[in-house]
Formats: sequence, structure tokens, C-alpha cells
Amino acid sequence: MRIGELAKATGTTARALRHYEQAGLIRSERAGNGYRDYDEQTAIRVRNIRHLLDAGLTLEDVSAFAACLDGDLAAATPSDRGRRIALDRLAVLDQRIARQLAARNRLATALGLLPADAAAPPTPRAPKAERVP
Amino acid sequence: MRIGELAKATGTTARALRHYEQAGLIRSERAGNGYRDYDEQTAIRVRNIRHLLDAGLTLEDVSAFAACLDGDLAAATPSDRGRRIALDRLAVLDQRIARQLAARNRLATALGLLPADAAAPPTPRAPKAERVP
DNA sequence: CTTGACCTTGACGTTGGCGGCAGGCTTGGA
DNA sequence: TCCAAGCCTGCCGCCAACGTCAAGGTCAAG
Repeated sequence: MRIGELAKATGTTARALRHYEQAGLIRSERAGNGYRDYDEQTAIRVRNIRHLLDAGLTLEDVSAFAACLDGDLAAATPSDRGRRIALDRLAVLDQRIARQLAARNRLATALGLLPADAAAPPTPRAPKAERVP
Repeated sequence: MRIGELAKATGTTARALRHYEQAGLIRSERAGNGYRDYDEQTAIRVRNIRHLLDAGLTLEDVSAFAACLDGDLAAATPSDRGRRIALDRLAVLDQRIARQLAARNRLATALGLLPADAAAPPTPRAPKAERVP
């Protein structure tokens, strides 16, 4: 699979893929002519990366999940050595979401869309964490 | 109130305040010596701006709320002519939050923290919207 | 009257996630 | 045989929201 195909298959661009590669998020073989060559796996991986980026994570954040980017992301890869990092990141994500939700509700309230209460739990079961210096 | 005081009072920096000013989000009088002079109102305004920025809005987004940045933001300023814009932005915010929540849940599931269901309603009562070209 | 804390206006630097272009390979097909 | 497509490696550009000098003016305290 060459870069253009992968790009189409994942709804992104060749440029972005090269970028991910140099960020260490995906890897490629090289064909005799120097062209990048990807396997099927990579498409999934890229899609997962995109999911996370869309969620507002940075590439660095994403790289923390590097180990569990293959596979469904919504189905298993249980007990990884990246779990701790992942949990940290998850906590960060939760914080971020909570803040946005707070702002959203402030806004909605200001617009008279919410009755000045309604604290929707943004994160069902999640541990609390702070810094990871 | 001078810029340094305002900065401290709002937990931000003088630079940022100048930036907000040049973005048209806050205004200042000038003392005889050329120093910026703010009134108490502005502190509230700045805090509201910060709230929105923290929620992931851009300064441009925020400027859409310019009219309702004084006051509590969580208490009234009802029926404004900025409402339509505000509603649009709110929708965008909702989308953003929903995406992040989706990612969060994918993640949590991958980590075995969620039983592969649990779709927490990110936005209680919110209208749906798309583009605003 | 000098020091030091604060203020002023530029203007350039930074971080993230690419976009886009230059200049040069290689290919498949007419 | 030749073209257009697709690929390669740099490398500069861009947007946002400031950070960070630089090169000063101001002012109260000592």
C-alpha cells in the first residue's frame, strides 16, 4: 500500500502521513524505488490516531498510546505496559472535557437554555490525576 | 486599575491582556502618563474570556460573545442580539465535546474501564447545527 | 538623583499540525 | 518514446495565543 492509497483510505493526506511517520507514530517499509510501503494494519492505526487528534490530543499525547493504536481501540489490547501512561492521559482528557463542559454549561445557562443546575457527569468511572512532570 | 493589577486579579499576564485588547475584547482608558487604566468590570470580563478560552474557543469565537461578557455569564444577560451567534458557537462546542467524549470512551473501553457501552449524554438539551459559512 | 518596579510600543520567537512548493526520481500507458 | 501521475526530500509558510526581548518613559522611595 503506497502513501496515496493509505491517505485516501484513511481520509487524510500524504503530507500528514509523512508527518505522523516522522513523529514516530507510524512506520513504513521502503520499496526498491524508495516509495513508502504500508501494510493493512497501518490504516487502522492511522484511523485511531485521527480519532485521538480529533479529540483534541496532540501528537505527543497520541504517542503515549503508541502501543495500543493497532486493533480496534474500542476492543481490548488489555493489560499493556503503556496502561499507566494511558491512564494519565485519560485523566488529562477527562479534565479537559470537564472544563469544556463547564464552559458549555455556563454558556448555555447564560443563554437561558439550562436552569442553572444540571451537572452532567462528564466521566463515569475515572480516576483523578494531576501532573506528570 | 493598571495592567499589572488586572493581570494578577485575573490570573493572567499583562501581555495577554494587551493581546485581548488588540483583539477588541477589552478596552482601556489611558492615564496621563499613557498607562492603561481599567475599571472593575474588566476583571469579570477577562475572567469570562478566560473561561471560554479554557473551554477551547478561539479569541474570534469569544468575540462572538463580546456583548455578553460582562456580568456573571452564568446568570442572565437574557435575550441578546448575539444569541444566534452564541447558539451557533454553542453547537460547535457541543460537537467538539461530543467528539472528545467519544474518543475518551473509546480509550476507556480499550483500557477496560468501560463495559463497551455507556454513552453519557454530553449535552443535555442542545440544538443541532452544522456550518456557518 | 538614582534605583527599581511598572509601564509603553514594536517586533521577532515558539509550538502544533500540517499545506504547499521546488527540484528531481519512477512508472504505467498511449 | 514521451507524458502525466505519483512518489521522494527538503524547506518555508501559516494560524493562534501568547512569550520574550529591546529600547525606552514614569514614578515613589530612599
